[in-house]
Amino acid sequence: MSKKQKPNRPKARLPRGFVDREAGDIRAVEAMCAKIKQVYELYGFDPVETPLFEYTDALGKFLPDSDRPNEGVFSLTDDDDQWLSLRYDLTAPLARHVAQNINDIHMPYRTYRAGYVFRNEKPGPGRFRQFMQFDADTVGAPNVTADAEMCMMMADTMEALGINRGDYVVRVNNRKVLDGVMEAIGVEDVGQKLAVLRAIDKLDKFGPEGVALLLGEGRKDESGDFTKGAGLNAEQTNTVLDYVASGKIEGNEGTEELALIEALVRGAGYEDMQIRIDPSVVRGLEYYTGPVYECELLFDVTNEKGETVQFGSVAGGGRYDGLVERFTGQTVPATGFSIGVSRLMTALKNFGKLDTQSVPAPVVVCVMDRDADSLGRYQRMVQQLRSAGIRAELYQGNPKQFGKQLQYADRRGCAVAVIQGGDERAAGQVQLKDLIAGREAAKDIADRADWVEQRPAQVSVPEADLVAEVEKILAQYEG
RNA sequence: GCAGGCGUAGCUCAGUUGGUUAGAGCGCCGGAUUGUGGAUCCGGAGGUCGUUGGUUCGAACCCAUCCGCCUGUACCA
Repeated sequence: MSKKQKPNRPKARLPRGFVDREAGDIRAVEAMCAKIKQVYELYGFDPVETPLFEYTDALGKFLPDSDRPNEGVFSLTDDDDQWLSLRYDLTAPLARHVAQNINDIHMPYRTYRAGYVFRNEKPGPGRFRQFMQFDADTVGAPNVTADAEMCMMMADTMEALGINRGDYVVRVNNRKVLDGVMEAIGVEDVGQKLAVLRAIDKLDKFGPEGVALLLGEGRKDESGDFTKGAGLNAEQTNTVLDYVASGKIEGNEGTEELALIEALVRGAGYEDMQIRIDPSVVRGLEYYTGPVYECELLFDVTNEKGETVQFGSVAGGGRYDGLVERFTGQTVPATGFSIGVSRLMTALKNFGKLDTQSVPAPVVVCVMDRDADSLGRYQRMVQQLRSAGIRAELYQGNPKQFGKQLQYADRRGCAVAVIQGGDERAAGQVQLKDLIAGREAAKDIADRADWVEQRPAQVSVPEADLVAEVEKILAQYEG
């Protein structure tokens, strides 16, 4: 067949912004989620799960129109022509769930859940169109005691994940305080308000000078592209910068709430290095109604390319008193936060706080003789090992070339290969090959004949002692 | 979205002013070796040179286009 006439096969490829996950990452995420869950359960939260799809209008903000039905979210029409969307966070579906079951749910409703969410937008390094969030919310709790509790739970979660005190900080602000700032500078236009809030949010990225530019005319980035500013005058800009520097704005409700949150967390024993008031925290712009909080990692991590990366915020949330009201018309105050699981996992992995190799590779029982009796014996050995709680498998590849079996075991990182040919069987023995020790011993062997002859790190043991002898070898490599 | 950079084998990259059949290292597969991983030696597979169109006698190379990746920025529920 000529090359030009190759059948037109589909290309094996992933949609942009999506990834496959492999064993190490999956186990690491599961371990992380187990720790997070433990904290939430301890705080008295219960799980709830909602589907990946919702009716688009239930998700709220992004209603598809005929021109751009998938702007921001992935949407499609059901066979009854109703718009469905993949959820883009876990909060809107929770609000829908609560509104739908409001007569059966006992408030305050304390709940957590983890799952994938989807965003139809430009992906970047560490930023995907499908990623995992882990949320906790208290619904039907009007007081800032609930917000303070969320902050404490965030801090506890970070420490449960092995992040040391001082390597993270929960920063708290209040949307009402920011509203007070708007009032003080006389900004009423919604668009301009948002521009000012976004500028404040950039404090840790660009510093006060950068924020000043964004509050005023605008700022030019490293590529020479220009970002238009909020258009404040010098006096307004200074008022905002003063606020950001001092955190003070003449007394309003928000300031009092923040003071109360601070008193609550200090009373519970949390230090300033764990939870702290920070005037530059902004979070979701048209969403939160009161306290807002986020958790930032403070350590530098080195990525695969050897570059230093600041991870910044890995969790965030706040009070959203209006979300359930969208459905029911009655105000149901709620507060909660979301952990970016995938992102946090990447940070922990690069920081060396994540063990991605916690599961040892299995013991491989090799196939020497291929008659039914022998295969049955090999399978029995595998079962004996499994019964003793040892991961074990029969070699399932083509057994004709014995060397391939050891190569397979070696490449998988197995510690032990079990070998029994006719000679061993006649003597009631099995050979146990310690592949890890063998690799060491092989360093001094240059000649293949010697290599084969010596059979490094291989012992013959009575077949009856198989499990005990394997355990002995494995014990050396534990931990 | 905007600005800039970059697309050659699975990976990292060479590839002359535009000139025959596009190369290397590593990796992969096979053999030396049907009862032993590694090392060594020998052999092999693998490319629409990101796409499509244009300029040219001739394009991996020049131009346009779209797609993808990277950096910055914007948006971020």
